[in-house]
Amino acid sequence: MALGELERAVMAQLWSADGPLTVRDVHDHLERELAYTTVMTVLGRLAKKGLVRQERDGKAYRYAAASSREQMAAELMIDALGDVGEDRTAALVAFVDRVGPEEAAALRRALDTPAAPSPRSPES
Amino acid sequence: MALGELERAVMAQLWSADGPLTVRDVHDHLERELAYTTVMTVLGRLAKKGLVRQERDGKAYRYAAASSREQMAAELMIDALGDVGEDRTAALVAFVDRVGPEEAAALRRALDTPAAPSPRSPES
DNA sequence: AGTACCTACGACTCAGCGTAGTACGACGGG
DNA sequence: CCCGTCGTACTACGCTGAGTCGTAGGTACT
Repeated sequence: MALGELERAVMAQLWSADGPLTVRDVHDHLERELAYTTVMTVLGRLAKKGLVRQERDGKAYRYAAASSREQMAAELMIDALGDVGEDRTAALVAFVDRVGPEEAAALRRALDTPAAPSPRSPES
Repeated sequence: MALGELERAVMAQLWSADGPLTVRDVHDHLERELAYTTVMTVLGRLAKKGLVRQERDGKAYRYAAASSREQMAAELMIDALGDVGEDRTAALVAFVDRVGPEEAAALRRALDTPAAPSPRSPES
């Protein structure tokens, strides 16, 4: 599920916002000067892809990112890892090999954290 | 750098092969029945993207993946991680949270490996 | 009524991928 | 010496997705 440039920009807006945004909010906060309807179309497409949720607010809609930036990044990483069928180990080795010391430390901490109470695991 | 379906299939062929393959090799080993020139076009495009190297072998070319499947997967993971500007930590936490126990163990091992002598760091 | 704002929907352009045809050079068997 | 075989180079066409809007038609406030 690859995003385009504008789609990423819009997602960035939604992520950096406090709450759900209207089309106008996003439109006004964007750097580029775009037609109002352009932003609407993009938000609609993102909604169709399930990346943003839209909730009514009077006559208008408000849009919010379906998951956090970090969750989405993690998802992408999982996908990339899944691409290599066998031997994920080698891929992970290559990964930590390229990651900086900061990230390595963060990884260690994350691994040591005993099953972080993920808000996304109501199964079980 | 997103790959299409056929491009992925061709890369899979190259990765699972022992050495460099000719267009005919790839064409014959592919499941789908495609025109010879189709495979050639795809290999050409992959070469243009730098994903495969082509080396002369008499009148014909032989194609080999530029980097291993694992390296490429690691690259994609790095990219995904880079997408989240700040707070990579949270992304990494979410990542290890979604990764299976096998992969977690592999990650631990990889982190404990004392700076694997990467063949890709002739700088310095 | 008129204005302002919103959504729904269609349309157009451009790039990338899947797919292949055609043109053309090298080579080996009659 | 000519022809079919094999390989490359180049071109092309349809499809899909993303970027970009325009227009039509509601609703609400003045």
